[in-house]
Amino acid sequence: MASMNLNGSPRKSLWKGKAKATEEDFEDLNPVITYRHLLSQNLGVRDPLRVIALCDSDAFYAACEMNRLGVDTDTPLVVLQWDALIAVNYPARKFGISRMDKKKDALKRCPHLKVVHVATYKEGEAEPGYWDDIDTNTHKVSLDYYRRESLKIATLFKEILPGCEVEKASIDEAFIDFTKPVRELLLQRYPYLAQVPPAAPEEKSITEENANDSVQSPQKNYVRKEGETKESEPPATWHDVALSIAAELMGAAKEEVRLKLGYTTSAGISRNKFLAKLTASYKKFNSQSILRNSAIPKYLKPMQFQKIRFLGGKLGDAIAKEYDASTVGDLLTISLEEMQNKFGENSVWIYEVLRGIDRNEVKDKGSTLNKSMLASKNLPKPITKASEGYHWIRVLAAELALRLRDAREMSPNLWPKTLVLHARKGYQAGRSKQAPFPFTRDLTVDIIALAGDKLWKELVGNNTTLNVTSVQLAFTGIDVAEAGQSSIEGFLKPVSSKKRPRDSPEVNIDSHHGGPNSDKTHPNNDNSSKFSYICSRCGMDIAVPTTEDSNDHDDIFTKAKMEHDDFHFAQDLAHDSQPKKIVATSSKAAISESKPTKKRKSPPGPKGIEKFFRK
DNA sequence: TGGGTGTAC
DNA sequence: GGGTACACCCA
Repeated sequence: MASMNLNGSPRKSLWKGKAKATEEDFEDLNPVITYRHLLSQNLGVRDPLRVIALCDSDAFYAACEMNRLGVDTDTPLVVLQWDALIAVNYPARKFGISRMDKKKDALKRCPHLKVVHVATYKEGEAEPGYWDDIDTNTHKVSLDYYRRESLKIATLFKEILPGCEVEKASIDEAFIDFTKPVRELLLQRYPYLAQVPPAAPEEKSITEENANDSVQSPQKNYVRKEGETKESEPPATWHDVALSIAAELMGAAKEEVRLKLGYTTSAGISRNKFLAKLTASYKKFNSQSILRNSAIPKYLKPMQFQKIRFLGGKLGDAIAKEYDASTVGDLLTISLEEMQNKFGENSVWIYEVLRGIDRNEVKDKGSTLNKSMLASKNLPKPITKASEGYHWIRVLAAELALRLRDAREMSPNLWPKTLVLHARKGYQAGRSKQAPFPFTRDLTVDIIALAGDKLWKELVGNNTTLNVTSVQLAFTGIDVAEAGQSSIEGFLKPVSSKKRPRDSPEVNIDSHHGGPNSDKTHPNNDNSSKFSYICSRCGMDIAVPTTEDSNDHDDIFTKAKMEHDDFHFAQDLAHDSQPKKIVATSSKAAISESKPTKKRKSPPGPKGIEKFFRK
């Protein structure tokens, strides 16, 4: 198709003035691989041998419940949230059950269907659990179990696949960049590739004849399903060999996950993220598909472009409408300039994606875990009394306390920098209020709920007819507080006691009584020799008995000091109506001067989609 | 920083 | 459709 121009260079108009890169940018689908490419380590997103996978857990929530309950793999099972199915496993799908069904209809189709309701927090219980009397008026769902299982899978991938970047993309998906280990294996298996022919310049290309001669069995199809073959395919390229090696590694990792953790997965392997994702959906359930470069144009052209990641929403709709188009092929005649008139900054990304190009990186977000933590509840019947609002804030606060505590087992110094409360009244769009959240080691429900209550007052005030239909409480800006970040190094010293009081009453969502200071035990009730300090705010003598181990003693002392400080913090929250002032007068004030973070990161998707719509 | 939007699973 | 998570935008 002349109009496709997949290997042409529209980039001349795109990047005018950037003559240098001209040669490389649009040779993507059929790159000439040179010794320089093969032997250099850091070609990044321009690497012609780049290989990316997307691995997706099959019917993840359902699989989690099957594992938890230890049922047979062929048991039809669905996961319920209130009255709706949120996951349907593959055995159940055989009965024609879909996510859109209601519990009733599902049972009609399959009377012996196993129906599991997601875990919920229940009034009076400290932890989420599986109960018989599910009531949306009093319970709140908990997805914690799934989050934990999800983390196990991602962790296992990282273990099994050294040298790969692993990006957890959602609760049930991860992108994996195989480029580095694949290159190593390639050189290992075809050692002659590592030797640049003496007479040859680095830029000499490795011919495809070489590839054909040396590769045992590269892919036989454009998109290969297991066991499927097709005749008359184009010759294998070195990129095909790379895909094939990645497929081996991915297959081994998938099997490991299945055996060790009991989850089947479906993977897609291709040259970039969006294609890997698309390819993974080609065939589901314990399968793996590969998309070769040579197959991309034919694969993409008939594709509904709204299936492409980030084109599934309003932007995709707007494009469909603007050009009266539905497939990728329909859009290939639109010039970049034309698109830019309508869609501005997004256009380059869109234009490239339509041609099989996506330069977004697979980045390991593993170190920073989640940057936010949200607990939310839609109210089945709108609440009308402030007291009900406080009740739900307390429930949400309890969940956040629990979850942050869990997260701190991995990184003890995790610090949520702000607390945000959202509330929606009736039909209106939700409103939110937020406030800085000081560093507190002793993160109790009381402290969070108190801060939440303040936000609630700002948000809904003492409106008598409040009619609130949804409440959300969130920590945002979660990060590790580094020692150099503040003058509170003392707070960041490792706390000696590692035990996690999960069943402590403080996380019980019903513990309404007991103010912020009611559970504070001041550790100066011993009369042996003491380390002590006088609190500058209240003059209290904080002291702990010395122990044999001076290090240990130091820790205990530090902890006692922190707890005392937390006490003041809670008091401030309770009595002061000016949050700014609290922070300023609190002994933790120093920590709010966060160091300037100048992280300029490239967005995973089209940049500034929203901007376009705002306009 | 505070408040809001869009997208996706 | 509910419960999350995240990046980005504007003031």
